[in-house]
Amino acid sequence: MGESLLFLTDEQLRQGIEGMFFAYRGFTSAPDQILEGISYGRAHHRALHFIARSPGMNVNRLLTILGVTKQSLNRVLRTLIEDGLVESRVGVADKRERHLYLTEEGTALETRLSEAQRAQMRAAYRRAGPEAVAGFRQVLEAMMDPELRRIYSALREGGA
Amino acid sequence: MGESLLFLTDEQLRQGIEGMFFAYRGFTSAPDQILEGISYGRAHHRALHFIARSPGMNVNRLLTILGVTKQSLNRVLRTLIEDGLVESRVGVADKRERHLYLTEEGTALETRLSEAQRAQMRAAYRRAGPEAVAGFRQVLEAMMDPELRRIYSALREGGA
DNA sequence: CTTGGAATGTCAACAAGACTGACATAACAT
DNA sequence: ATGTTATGTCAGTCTTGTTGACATTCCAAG
Repeated sequence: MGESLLFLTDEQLRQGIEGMFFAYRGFTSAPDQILEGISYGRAHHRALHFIARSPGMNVNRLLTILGVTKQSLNRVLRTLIEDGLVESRVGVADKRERHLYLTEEGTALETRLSEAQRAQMRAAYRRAGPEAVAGFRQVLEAMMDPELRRIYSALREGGA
Repeated sequence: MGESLLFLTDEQLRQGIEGMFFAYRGFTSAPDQILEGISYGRAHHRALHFIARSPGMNVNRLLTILGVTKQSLNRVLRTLIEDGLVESRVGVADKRERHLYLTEEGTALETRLSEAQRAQMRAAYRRAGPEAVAGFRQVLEAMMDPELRRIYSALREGGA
């Protein structure tokens, strides 16, 4: 326990901060390269990811997950729907709600992006080894603020 | 070894991806709150951080670290210099180069931002425990692409 | 000494992606 | 019938990134 106080020097924390900064660039680079060619950006990728993860999700839930305004999401979603990557179906129980699904084409792009990003993640995980990965995941979860941690856990359970 | 193949299911990788996404939001939220009041953004924070880390660094090196164009950095740097947070000194050996230093005021803001972010990091590290942190750092380093990893290591050595 | 190239700064224009505010519509709930 | 919720949309703004063009300064090689 004395150790857990000792080892948290400012220098160690600073390295963690810089580590997050540099690693996040590596984390996004593979899908970014794919997105460069087509006329979509990271925002589109994020929307596709979470729609793929929880098909039939309504707009409000996606807004909460992404943490952006509805105007911001709507711009992205509109282009994806217009381009036939996402389908928006009126809710059955509540007709005000729109439920979001990937079309075949949307699934194809999401798979491409996802595979590139997973390949990058897989390589990092392999290099670091299973024990490091377990620790990595623990710290990531500890870094989230409570609401996002709940969303994260819900995705894990519901998205299987 | 069989284990290190087995445990990397797509679902595990997906959780790692979502973990990075959600954790990065937690990672930036504390300094973002401070920045809200004043007229600076994350780009200013990043510049201040790395100038504080390696005082006297020239512009080109900072460009490489941040991975943006000189025009983009210059806009940020100009406001910081105008506002008296950063000082730009002409190089001694090579007078084309500008070496960057924080002023007293710049140091004050950087310290404020840095302390907020370190507090957040410290809390996460404490929750996860020392072993998890070691693994976390290993995975982060494995996620960087080689050039950034070199920069990251150079900072660790030079910035003590 | 002249010339080429490197390091830096600056102007202009633009794009993505976030924001706020205001307003419209449809549908649920009371 | 009325208020609230879920969604969409229009208009305008901000930050942060981009490209392209050009000027200045200065080192270094001929």
